[in-house]
This record gives sequence, C-alpha cells and structure tokens, in this order.
Amino acid sequence: MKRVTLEEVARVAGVSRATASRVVNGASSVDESLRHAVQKAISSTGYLPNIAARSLVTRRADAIGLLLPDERRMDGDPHLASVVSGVTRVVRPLGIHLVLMMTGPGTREQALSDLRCGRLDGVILVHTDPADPVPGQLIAAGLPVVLAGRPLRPMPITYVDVNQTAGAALAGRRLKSLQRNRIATITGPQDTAAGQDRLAGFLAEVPDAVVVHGDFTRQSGIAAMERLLRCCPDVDGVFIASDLMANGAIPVLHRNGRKVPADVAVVGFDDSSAALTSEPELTTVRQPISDMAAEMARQLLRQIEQPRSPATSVMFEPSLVVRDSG
Amino acid sequence: MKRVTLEEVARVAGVSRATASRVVNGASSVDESLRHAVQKAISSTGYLPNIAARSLVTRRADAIGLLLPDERRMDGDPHLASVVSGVTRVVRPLGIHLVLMMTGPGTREQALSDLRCGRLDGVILVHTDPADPVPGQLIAAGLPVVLAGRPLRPMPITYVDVNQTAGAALAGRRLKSLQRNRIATITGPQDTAAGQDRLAGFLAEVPDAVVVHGDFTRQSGIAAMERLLRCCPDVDGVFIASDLMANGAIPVLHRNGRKVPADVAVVGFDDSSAALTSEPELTTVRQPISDMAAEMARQLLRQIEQPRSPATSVMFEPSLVVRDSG
DNA sequence: CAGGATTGGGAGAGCGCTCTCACGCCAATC
DNA sequence: GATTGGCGTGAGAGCGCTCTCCCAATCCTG
Repeated sequence: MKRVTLEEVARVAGVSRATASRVVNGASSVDESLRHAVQKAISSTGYLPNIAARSLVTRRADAIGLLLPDERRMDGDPHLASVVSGVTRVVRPLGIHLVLMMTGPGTREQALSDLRCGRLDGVILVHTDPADPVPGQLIAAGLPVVLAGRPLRPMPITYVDVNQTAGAALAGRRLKSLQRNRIATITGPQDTAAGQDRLAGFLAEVPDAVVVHGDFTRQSGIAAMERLLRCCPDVDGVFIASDLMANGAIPVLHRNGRKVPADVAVVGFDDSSAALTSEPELTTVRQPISDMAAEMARQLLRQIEQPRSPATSVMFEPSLVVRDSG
Repeated sequence: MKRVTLEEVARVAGVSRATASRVVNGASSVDESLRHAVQKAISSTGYLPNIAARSLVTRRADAIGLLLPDERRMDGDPHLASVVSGVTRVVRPLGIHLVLMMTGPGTREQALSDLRCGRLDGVILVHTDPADPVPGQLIAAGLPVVLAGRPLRPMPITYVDVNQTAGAALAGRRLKSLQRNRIATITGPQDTAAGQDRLAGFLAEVPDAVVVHGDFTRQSGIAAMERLLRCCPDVDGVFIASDLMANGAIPVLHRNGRKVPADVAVVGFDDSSAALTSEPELTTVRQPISDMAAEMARQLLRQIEQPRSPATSVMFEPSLVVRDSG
C-alpha cells in the first residue's frame, strides 16, 4: 500500500530519476535497452506518477471545468449528457479531467480562482447569462475559455454554436412545403442569442408568421400555445423554438380538437429527448450537440496550448429530422 | 500576471512562511495582529494557494469522481442533473472538485488509477454493471467508494438507495385503491437490484398481477405494453417500473382505444421528467434523487476522512406522487 | 587522426506548500 | 529569583516530479 515513486522505479531499473522520467513521458532519445529496463521496473513496481507533483512543476492541472446553469434552469436539460460525452471523448484520451460546476452562489468566481491558482487549465461556459461579468474577466485575464453558444453582445471570445438562423429557416421551409399558409411560431426568450436567431431565421423564411413568445421551458410552451389558439384559431403550422415547448404545446392542440399534423403541423428545435417522448414524435431541427461539445473541448485545448491565441468561432450546420408531427 | 506565492505574502506581512500558512489554513494560535497583517498581505497581493503544491504534501486531491454509464445507456437519463446538483451542494462548500467520468473503454480502470495515484480522493459509482470487477477492486484496496443503488450481489460496500420494494408496494396499493382488479406490471431488467426489487415489492402487494418484462428503456415500454394488451386485453391497471417505459407505453394504450386512467390506470416509477411529458401526466413513485446524491457525497467524505471505516448503507423512503394517469 | 558536433544520461535545483521541531518569550509557581 | 510550563514563531526538511544544465561517449568531417 506504500506509494511507489519515480525514484524507486529508477533504482529498480538501475538508471537515474531523470531517465525514468523521460521514459514515463515518452520523451526523446532514451536508449532502447534502458527504456525497456525502466518499463519493466514500472510495471513490476506498479508505478503511477503523482499528478500533484507533476502539476506543481509543469503548471498544468490537466483538468478543465464545465460551468453549467443550475438544475432548475436546466429543466431536465436534454443536452447535459451529450455535452459531457462530447467533451469527454476529446479530453479523456489526453488524461485530462472534466470538472463539473453547477452554477450556484459564487460558482463562477470559484471557477475564476480555480483558473488563477492553476487548479483548472480552462473552462467551458454553458448558457451564460448575458449580464454575467465572468466571461469578460476571464478573457481580460487571458485565461482559456470557450462559450457554448454565441454571446448576446459581441465580444472577442471563442465560441461554438449551431447556425440557429439557418435551422429556423429549415423549419420554415418545411412548413411551407407542407402547404401550410396560416403559419405561426412560438419563440424562445428574446434576451438570448438562440432565441433571437431562431425567430429572425424563421421570419426571413415566413415573413407573415404569427409570433407568440415563450422562454424555451415546457410550461411556457403550454401557455403560448393556448394564447396562439385563442388569437389565431385557424393556424395550420407552427414552428416551436424548442422541443421542450413543443412537447408541452402538442397536448394543448389535442385538447382543442386539433390533429397533429393533419390540422396543425408542428416543427420543433433541438432534437432532444423531448422530441421522442412527444405524441406524435416531433419533426425537429437537429443540433449536433455532442460534436459541438467535442469541438469546444478542442478549441479550449488549443487555447491552453497557445495562450492568447485569437478568438475563433465555429459554426455547425443544423439538419431537419422529419418525424410525424410535421 | 506573475504568481503570488506564500513566500511573498509572508515577506509583505513581515512574518515567516509558516505563520502565513497557518493563517491561510485557519489554523490554531496565531497572534491577532500578525493574523491581520497576513490577511492584509493576502488581499493586497491577491494571493491564491497553489493546490498542486498543497496536494503534494497533504496527499489529498480535494476532488472526487462521479462514474456514470455512457450516454447511450443513460437514454436521456432524467437523473444526471439531479445527481450532480445533489453532490455539488455538499462538496462545493468544501472546495472539493467533482470530476465527471462517463463510462467508455477503460474508464473504470482509469478511475482506479486516478484514485491510486492520488488524483481523486474517492468515487461515486452510478449504475454499475453487476459483472464489473472494479467496485470489488476498489474496496479490496481500501479506497473510498460509494455506490448509487444496492449492488446486486451483497458486498461490503457503502451504498445509498431508495427503498425500491416499498415504492413498488406504494404503487400496488394505489392501483388497488382505484378498485382495479385486472392488474399488471411491466418490470425493469431482472439482472438489476432495482428491477428485481420493484417487481418483488409489487407482487407482495398484488400477488396475482400479470407480469410482462421490460428493461427500463422507453422502447421496451412500448413493446411490453403491446404484448400485455395482446395477452391480457381486459387489463385495467398497470404498474410500470420506470417513467420512461410508461411514457412509451401510454401512447400504445391510446392507439388501442384505451383511455388513461378511465380504462387503464397507470403508475410509474422515478418521478423523472418523463412523468411530466406524458399525456396524461404520470402518477408515479418519487425517489429523492438529489438528496440521495447529497448523502452519497457525505458518505464518501466520511470514508475519505476515516479510511477503512465500515461499510454502511442508507435507505431513503419513496413517496407516491399522484397526478392524472392513475 | 584531431577537432568539433552530436547524442544520451546523471546530478541537482527547484516548483509552492505543509508540518515537525526547536527556540524564545512571558506568566505562573515554589 | 530561579524553574517550569505553555504558547507563538521561525527554520528547514521534505512531498514527487520535471527540466536545465553539464559531462561523457560516440559520431562525423576535413
């Protein structure tokens, strides 16, 4: 149960600690026979490098943070698992840890100091409040950050997003191709980039659409659909800016005697699990969340490798998943 | 941008590094005036302790791991966010990091070595495969572990679970109180403790129930309900061992002309987000996931504090959430 | 074959922190 | 007034690792 140190490995292999270290780190130019001796010593002693010691000298934590909004705001967020899995895919093979931080009082400041004291090499920020000063502080300090989703106000920060506008346009074209001519949309919150872009992209395609506002939550989808039916009973096609809202809205249609998609075609956005638990299953705009998360991880690693490299943004193309609702 | 070290704080405060360290760690007996001087020096220099250096000597990583099944098996797991948030609540105030690891090739071995090399102080294992040797190895090595859910085969390991049997009995009593007399159940996988217990608990209450097997996934709920209706068309009450299965099963009932709950009452299990996205909303057995997760974290911390302390298990009581489906 | 260039390996200096230990100081005791 | 005890403080020894020297050995080149 005693710890094996590099010192001991070196002793067993009959080399110096420096050489043993070179072998461990796969470094250059070690004689083949010595390399073998060290490797044998490593496996015979069961040596594992002490990360803290390494970290102390390399000034790398080999850990990145994932800052998430808290449970309440996630509202059964369909994405969390996909995000984690995408990031993990990139980061694990490099032995880098993924530290999860759910937003709560003082979390972001916590993350900031973790970054400063070298406990974290970088962070990925998800669903950041536009008023949050932390992203700004981070980039000001030249610390590696990547945002999930375009920030509302332009800032020199790296982010990864899906082309929300194009996605909404996809939905608009779909509804038009279904020969719907009384088309409406239930929007996301207009103080987020995603909410704004999905509306703008849809209106570009269907300029005369009726607009009812929601905030991405299921509850707001229910309320919005009720309002919509009241003000516009002859609606025959709706683009709902999140699957979660659509999931709440469809039962409202049923209760009001509308068949989906016969009477009202519905197209959602996200292709989250809510798309499959809806009846009928949702036609929706898919974002490649897991791939986007992987890209965020890559962007972050690049920044860690090359500090103060210029901010870039990567845009993914959405696709339409046709199911039964529209 | 240069790092501030304890050395420097000490210099500024005019004390020795040892004394500065005592102040930082809130330790015993430092003269009030010196304490003040050090605190002033800390804030004026913006000092943050280097965790790696501390970790190197304390042999504590101040990080715990959360081992999760991979994305596919989570199947839009309703729990992930709650688990994370429960653990976070306990762990954050102590400055302990939560490292997320999704199961993939070699993940568990990875976790094991992270533990051994002191990169992680302990791990919480969620949804462990009964055949998985890792939990056994961990306890054999005397490393701190907590399981989410009772292990299938009894082993001397600390775990936190909900009283599954009692929960299923709750569901059984509910269906009986609704005067149903042709009662069935769709089970979870019988190679998991949860699957077994929910069936046993239900049968204890409704011994003559018709049993159809599922595996907790939505898809299996659909298939199981189809089978059930074929073999037992006069069924008027069903306990479905997971909300996700129930979510899939209810549309099957509708398609076959059954009203829920008028013709067939449905009770689920989990009180996950799937309970709310069902139509009608599910009556279900609630597990206090977030509280359970918090308790797991506490148990783990206790083990870290007192290694080789005896394994304990904590059981939470489930409750029935009555909604519209039964 | 001499001289320089190249290469592999070892010694050792830290990285920033904690913690033991010993010392100095002052109050309490005889 | 000398001795004891306690308490606060500082000196310094590591924790386990990486990495920069520097030296020895080998290689090439004219």
